[in-house]
Formats: sequence, structure tokens, C-alpha cells
Amino acid sequence: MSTCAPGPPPAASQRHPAVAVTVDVLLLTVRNGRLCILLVQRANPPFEGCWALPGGFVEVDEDLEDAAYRELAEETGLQDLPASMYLEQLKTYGAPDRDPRMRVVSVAYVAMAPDLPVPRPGSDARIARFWAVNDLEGPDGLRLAFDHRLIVADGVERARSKLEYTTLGAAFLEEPFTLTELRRIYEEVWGVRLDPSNFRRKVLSIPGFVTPLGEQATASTSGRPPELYRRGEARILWPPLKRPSGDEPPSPGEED
Amino acid sequence: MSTCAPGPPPAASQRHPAVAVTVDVLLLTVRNGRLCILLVQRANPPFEGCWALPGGFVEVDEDLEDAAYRELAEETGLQDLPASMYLEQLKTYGAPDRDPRMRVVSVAYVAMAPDLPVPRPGSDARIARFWAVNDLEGPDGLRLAFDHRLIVADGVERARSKLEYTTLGAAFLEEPFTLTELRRIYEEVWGVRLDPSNFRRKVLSIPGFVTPLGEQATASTSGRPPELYRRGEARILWPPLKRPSGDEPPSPGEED
DNA sequence: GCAAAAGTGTTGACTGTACACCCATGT
DNA sequence: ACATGGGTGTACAGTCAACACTTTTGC
Repeated sequence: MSTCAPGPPPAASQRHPAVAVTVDVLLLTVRNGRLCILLVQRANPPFEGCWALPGGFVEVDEDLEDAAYRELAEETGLQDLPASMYLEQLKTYGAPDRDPRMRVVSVAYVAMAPDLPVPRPGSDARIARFWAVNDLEGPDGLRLAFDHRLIVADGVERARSKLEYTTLGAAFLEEPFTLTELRRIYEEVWGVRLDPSNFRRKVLSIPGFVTPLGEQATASTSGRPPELYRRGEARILWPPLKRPSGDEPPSPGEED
Repeated sequence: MSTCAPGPPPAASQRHPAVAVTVDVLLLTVRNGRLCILLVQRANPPFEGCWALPGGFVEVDEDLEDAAYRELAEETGLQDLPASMYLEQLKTYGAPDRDPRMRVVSVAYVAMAPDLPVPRPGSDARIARFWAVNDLEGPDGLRLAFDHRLIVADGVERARSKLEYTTLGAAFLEEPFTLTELRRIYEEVWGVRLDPSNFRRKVLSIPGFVTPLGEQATASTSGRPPELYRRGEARILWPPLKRPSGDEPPSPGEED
């Protein structure tokens, strides 16, 4: 019976097909009440001048997730990523013809973060900016390089789904925040209207979703000043917050 | 404004780090009432003699999913995979040290299928057999090559989660089947007991989950002969079939 | 006072669970 | 007859959506 050990170090690497591995990052944020994603304009062929997800080759000794963080920082000039940022693996895209240069398998990541400063061009001088997801969807939407439109669709769906059964909606907000601000995140990401009172009850009924600060916002507009909250320790939402609209099933999501 | 076209064909491929891409397949089935996975015994270093998931290098012009099907067939001698088999991408594993030979990024797939014939050794003479998932879990479980133990854990959790909100439980059964057989799949995969009457009501209340044949099984054991069903067209289960046990949250799943 | 936004209370529909009960068959 | 597993009925508890209502602010 084997003890299941790696055995002696190999003498030489065996042959394998020439396939490149990249990471692509879909950074989602809510700016001015709109769900937005970060895109960079490509400076080189192929798809020169096209908008694309930030991404690039994985280094030989680099973990995939580290590569995602690195590319995000390099290509967008966003050096200080917010501590509350969330990043998870989305899916791997490997159609043989997705890159005209060669066979490229891309591991896509989704990130969610509060509104960020307007990104400076990255180290390789590409322009980076946020685009509203609305401007990409539909047949007349902005065209993206490679299969990035598909990745965006999958990633946005993943985010919509994650909001149902995790507390990640709060990752889109700077602390402190109000329950109305949190509700507007849900409404924008899902594209629906939610009953304020029922939303409030639901959020507060989940222990650790949000923590009350016991303070009120200084009234900026007419109406009663809202109470302020920060993110709690809970990560899972149980029972889930379901998106309305008939009683259709949630879209299938690819994921952890 | 760019029209977002790939542009002229590239002159030469640019340099990229030497990273190999493989697929690994976690085939789940229920044999003799036990949730089992298919493993192959490695014939070559590293981890010679260890049990591992079937898998191998992706060919240069091969789609990832095609590679998963090919490896499954090649390494297990299972040439005629059942039509009802389900296969989906699980997650990509790319820790820099997961393979001692070189940098290997592996795209893992999960498959679910009815009980299959005992696999013949694959084309490269490796032994293939099914192992009960129970025999792998826990600190005294079978040790697997590479990080395959982690992949198995993630994949089993994915399957448990999929049973909650999809009709995939029926993918484990040969048609026709009875509702009790379907219930036993759920009970085994989740490791719980379910109330037969409530399970029945739930399954039948989902349009298209199962289709009654209008026949009864020829009584093989004592008791009333059950009615027979085949899989329906529905893929999504709404509302979901929740696993019991307190009201704990479902484990987070990585997936579509 | 009035408008506006935050927050509370109440009700009815629906879902899931537990469990008592009936049905059809082998022995 | 009776044990065994299939299948039906029912009643209680929890959750959610709808919406009326109260509170606290700016103007």
C-alpha cells in the first residue's frame, strides 16, 4: 500500500501543450446609484482600442488570486484597494479560439468594492474607467474584447445571486452607512424596488449583518435622520433575501 | 471610436510564463446506496501508486469541457458515458506548488451519473475504481495525490448544494425510478433522513421535476408497489428543497 | 403646518414539518 | 392476518409581502 507521497523530485519536466494562463478581473462597484464595472482600453493588438477587463498573464510562481490583485493594481493605478473589497474566483474561460494570438485559458475573478477614486491610467498607460453595466447589456451595448462580454454577464449574475444569500451587499458601501443606502444597493443590482420597511426588518433580523453605531446621520435632506450602521461579522444570510418578480427561480450561478 | 475588432492576425505569439493546464474530473455516483467517486491509481511519478482524480493535459485545440469528457473516457475505459450524465465546471486550482514537477493550473469539473459498470483500466493501464466518499473524509481517510482531497471536498459540497435548487438528484438514477429511490439519493448525498410523505409532495409540486409513467413497479419486495417516473424537463427547483439539520445556512458553494 | 424620509405594527397568504392515517402487496 | 413500504390528509408554526400608521426632521 502506498503512503501517497510525491516521491523524489522529478528529473525533468514532461512535455505539455503550449497553453497560456491569464487572469481577468471584473471589478463591480456602485457609483452615483449605478452598478458599474471597471474596464481598460487596450493599447496593443489584438483588439487595440477596445475596452476589456483588466487582466494579464499569471507569473510562474504566483497564486491565481495574487495575480488577480496584482493585475487590478497594475492596470488601473488603484494601489490602495479598500480593505472591505471582496474578491472571488468566478469561472475559467478556455474556448480554443478566444484569443487570436494563441491558446489562452483565463481564470476570471469577480470583485466588489465601494465607490473608488477615478482610476489613473495603469503602468502601461492604458486608460481605465468605470462603465455602467446598463451601457453594456443589450444588443446595442458597448462591444468588449475577447469573450469579455460573456464574462461580464456571468459575473454580474454571480453578484446578483450572491446578494441573495450573503451579506456582500454591504461590500459596496463605505462605512458608516444607512439601511436606505444598503437597500438602494440591492435595488440597483437587482433592478427592482424593495419595500423599505420589510427590507429593514429582514436585515435587522439577521444577527451580525449590520451593527448599529447608535448615532444618527446629520440631516442632509428633509425627513427624519437615519441611523448609521457598519458591516457585521456575518457572511451568510439565512434565510436568504430573495429578489422579487413573480416567483421565478434564481438564475443558475457558477460558484462557491 | 473603435469598432472593437480583433485586428489583423498576429505576426508571432508573445512570450508568456511556462504554465501547464490540466483538467481533473470528479465523477460522482451512488452505488449500493453509497455516494462514491471515481479514482485512478497513478502509474507514474509523482505520487506513483497514489489514488487521484482522472485528468490530464488540455490539448492545444481542445475546449476545456471536451478535455474533461476525453480524460474521463481515456482514464477509466468508460467509452459510453450515460446520456443523462451531467458535467459542470467546478473551480480552478492553481497554487504554485500543487504539482512538484512544474507549474500546473487545473480546471476541475464535477460530473454526476447513475451507477456505472465497474470501470476497466484505462488506455494507460491505470487501475480505476469507485470509492465511497465516506472512506475519504475525516483525518483517517484515504490520502489522495496533489490537492485532490481539496477538490473532492469542494466538489461534494457543490453536489450537495446543487441538489437543493436543481433537479440534478435524478441524474444519479437510471430510468425509470421511484420516488423512494430519488429520496434515498437525497438522503445519502446529504446524510440525513427525509420524511417520505413530505418529500413526495415537494417533488410532485414542482412541475417537470419528474414525469409519471402511469405504471407500477413489479413488486420485488413486500409492500405496495411504487409508481414509476422518469426525469422531467425542469432543471431548476423553485422553491428549493432545503436540507434539514437545524436551520443552519447552506455551505457556501463555488459555482454557476 | 406640510412634505419627506425613517421606522413600527398588523394582517393574510403561503410553505414547510410533523405525524396520524389509509392503501396494496408478500408471506 | 399482519408486516412492510407506498401514498394521502391535516394541523400547527414560521416567513414574507402588502400596507396602514407613527416619528422626526427641513422648510
